[in-house]
Amino acid sequence: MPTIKDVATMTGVSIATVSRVLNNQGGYSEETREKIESAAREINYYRNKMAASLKKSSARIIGLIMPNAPTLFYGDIVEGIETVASRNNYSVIITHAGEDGTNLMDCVSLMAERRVEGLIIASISLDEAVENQIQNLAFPVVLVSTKSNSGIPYIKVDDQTAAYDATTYLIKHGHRAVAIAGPNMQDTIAGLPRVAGYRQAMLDHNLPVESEWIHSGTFSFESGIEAMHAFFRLVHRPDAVFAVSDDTALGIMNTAGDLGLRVPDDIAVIGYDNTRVAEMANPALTVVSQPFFQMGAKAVQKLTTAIDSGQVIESEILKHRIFERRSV
Amino acid sequence: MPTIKDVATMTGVSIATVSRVLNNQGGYSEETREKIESAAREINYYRNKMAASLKKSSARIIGLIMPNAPTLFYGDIVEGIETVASRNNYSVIITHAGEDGTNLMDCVSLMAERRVEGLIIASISLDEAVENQIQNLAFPVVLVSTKSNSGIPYIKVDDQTAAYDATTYLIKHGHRAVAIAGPNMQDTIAGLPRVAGYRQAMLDHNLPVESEWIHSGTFSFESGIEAMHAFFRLVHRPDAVFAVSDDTALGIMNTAGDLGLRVPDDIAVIGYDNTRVAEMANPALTVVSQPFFQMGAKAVQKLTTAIDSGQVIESEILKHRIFERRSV
DNA sequence: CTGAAAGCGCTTACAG
DNA sequence: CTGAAAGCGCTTACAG
Repeated sequence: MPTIKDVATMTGVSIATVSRVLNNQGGYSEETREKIESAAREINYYRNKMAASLKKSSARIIGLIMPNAPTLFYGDIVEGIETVASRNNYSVIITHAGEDGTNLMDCVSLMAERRVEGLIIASISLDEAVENQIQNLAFPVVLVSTKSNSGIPYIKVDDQTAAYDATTYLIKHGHRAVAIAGPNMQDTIAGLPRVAGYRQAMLDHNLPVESEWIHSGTFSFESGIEAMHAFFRLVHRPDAVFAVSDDTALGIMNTAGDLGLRVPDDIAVIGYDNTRVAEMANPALTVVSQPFFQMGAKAVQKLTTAIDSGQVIESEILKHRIFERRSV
Repeated sequence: MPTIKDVATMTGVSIATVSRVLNNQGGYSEETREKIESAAREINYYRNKMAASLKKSSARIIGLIMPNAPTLFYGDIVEGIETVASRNNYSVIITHAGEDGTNLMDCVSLMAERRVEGLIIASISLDEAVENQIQNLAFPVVLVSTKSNSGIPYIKVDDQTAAYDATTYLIKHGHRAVAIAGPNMQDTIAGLPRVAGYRQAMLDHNLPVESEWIHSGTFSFESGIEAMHAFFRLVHRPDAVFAVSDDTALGIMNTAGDLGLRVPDDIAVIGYDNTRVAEMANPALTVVSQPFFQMGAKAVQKLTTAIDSGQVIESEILKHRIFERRSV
């Protein structure tokens, strides 16, 4: 590939001058500028940002580590991140940490070796070793749609309150036998808090919770199917379900239909996430929404501010919101 | 950040030796190795890959340019790419080219400046200027889920044949009044060929096509809704619809339901893509599938082969496949 | 307005 | 087994 030296030789100036015009630094004649620019174009010269980065000790790269689990909101997070990043002249380098973040330490190391100036880890829960590794990094890190107790800043929705609001919404619409479907009880970030929010809402409205109404799972479509079958068999059948994800909600709705139940007349359903399937469901799914795009965007904003100022990043709870559609 | 020099000073050896042990090159005493590794660990040293890349003129980075339109298969393509890339010790740097690739030239330039060793452009149609730019690049480029007539290699499904097969599938299941919904007639890559495939299938089975049966759109959910309403008003109403995307198919199905039509009894629907909504639809959606993950994976394989061998990349048509579910 | 030179952090022949 | 030195392609004081 042509280098700055090639265009310098072609035009008979020094590489310093070439560098200056390529970077619009001013302090050269119009004539020189034109000569250099046309030479660069002629030989198809692209400047080497790696070399510049090395010299400037600033690569303007942000790292993004995603989980392998293919989720429907994957694209939204990435787009939020990339949009704000590129607006600030950062590139984003993306990697996957394996099924349950098994590969996370290696990913973080790779990012450090690539000299990212900031790092985003999305939807992966950290173990102590990684937390430790992260604490010792020389660049800012922010978690998105996950959290940690070790002081690493995060951006997420308040799962417990969101679950509380979702459950309350069902109660306010006249439902008393409200069930919850799909939470992974091993998951202390997205699983347990949503169950706690659900319980609290029931408690605050003096509604009893039957243990069969809490049907755990893996946030999946299949979890919804299983849960609905289980609910259907119950003597005291729930008349509303808070599904811990849109996928789970779809599983509930489809199975309810197969079982001859109408949504929302026989059983109301509220989902969680507000992925694109929510509006495409039939009936359209009422949900608690997580602002995925915004989470990504905000993460980059915080990162760039931290990079520029050297200040520490504050965690932030983003507002969830209920989108009313037709499933309740 | 600590540099190789720091660990050299700490251990009293030269940076050459440090470099050797860090790269497992052999040719040093066990004792030296241990000294160096523990020193590196102690000061939290990560080697600077940018510097190494500059020296070696090889960054081991693959560029990925995606469209801004948020699609449900976004994640699958990215995962396919990232999986194979990281397996080969490549990192991937991702960027978005704006709504209809408006920003594409800048993206390509950026990738060149970042010194990617290979570039993937997904689902964006190229204009002549970009095609030209790409021809002059010093690294291999491959298109995914899109194509170009200028000789740039691509990986995609044969849209026309896939559409032909989808339509034929409906015909074989006893339908004669088959409509098509959602194609963008300006789109010569995914729009027109699917209409052509549809027409050919009808022709080959001696079935007339009424002009109202071809309802164009934008591949969207809304396009499906509109199309179904239009079909419903027809005197000669279609009894089956080939929807040019899963989203469109969902729009058809939901609207059919709202209109009192049963799927598949009153109207059969086949989708296109096989995104995750297909299995979550009710009834589950029969589709022609595009292997998105595989497209991404294959793109990287071709790229790495080309990088290593210097050989030119051959285009490849990937096999589509019909997934039978319950909507036909 | 322009150039010579140092240096960013590495790798790698070459020499011993 | 180890080190001195050149060089990857830039940027940027410094000097004129």
